[in-house]
Formats: sequence, structure tokens, C-alpha cells
Amino acid sequence: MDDDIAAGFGNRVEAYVRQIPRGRVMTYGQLAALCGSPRAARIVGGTAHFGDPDLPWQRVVNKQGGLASGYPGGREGHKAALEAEGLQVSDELTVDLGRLLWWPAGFEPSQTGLPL
DNA sequence: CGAGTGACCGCAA
DNA sequence: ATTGCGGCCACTC
Repeated sequence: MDDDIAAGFGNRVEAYVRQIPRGRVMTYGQLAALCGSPRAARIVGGTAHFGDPDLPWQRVVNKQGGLASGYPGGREGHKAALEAEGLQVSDELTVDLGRLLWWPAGFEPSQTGLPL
């Protein structure tokens, strides 16, 4: 289910990632905070690697808007995947969070302290 | 069952 | 502004 998330941490992360619309991105810390542990951003990455590969992990980026390093194909592969979704990636392998960052309903960026 | 690692983030010096 | 360290959950050895 989408709202009915009653499982482990990684399972909640997958649920949020699965709800990320195309052309939008979310940060690890954000997903971690939504899951109940703003300091457990590492688990988001770990879950991504051991989670369901069918999920759009390519839409998940770090707080800097930069791409991940362990992505299949490297940052360049991640960049290509984002561009393939219609996302705009800079030459520094970064995306404009203030424009492409997406948030689930009932949540505001102020709670995560984003540089908006 | 115990210890270590991991696609990170936040704070302190 | 930059560098270094701790912390959290899940998975693997």
C-alpha cells in the first residue's frame, strides 16, 4: 500500500521512492526524516542497493543535489538516468533541488531545513 | 549470534 | 569556508 506502511525502515523508504513522480527528486536525509530517523540517511542508501531495483532510485539524490557514487554505471550513469527521465542535471552532476525537489503531501521543506 | 560495512547527514573545531 | 567524527537501520560475512 502507499499510506499503509507498517514495516521496516527500508520498506518505508521504498514506499516513498515509489511515489516520487517522474521529473522530480528527493534527498536521502528527507526520506530518512520521513521514515522517522533524520540521521539514518545511510540506511536509505543501503536499502537502495539491497532494495527493489525496480524502484526509481535514480530520483534519489543527496542534500547537495549531487548524484550517488555506488549507482550502477557511476555518477555518469546516474546522470544519464535522470536526464532520461527529463530531469536537468548540471555538469557537476547536480540537480536544482529548489526546482526539481519533490515532497509528499502533508510535508514542507522547512521541516528538513532545506536551503530554500 | 556478533561485528563490519554502506549510494548519507549534521554538527563541532 | 573546510575538515573530521558520530550516528542511525539494514544487510552480509
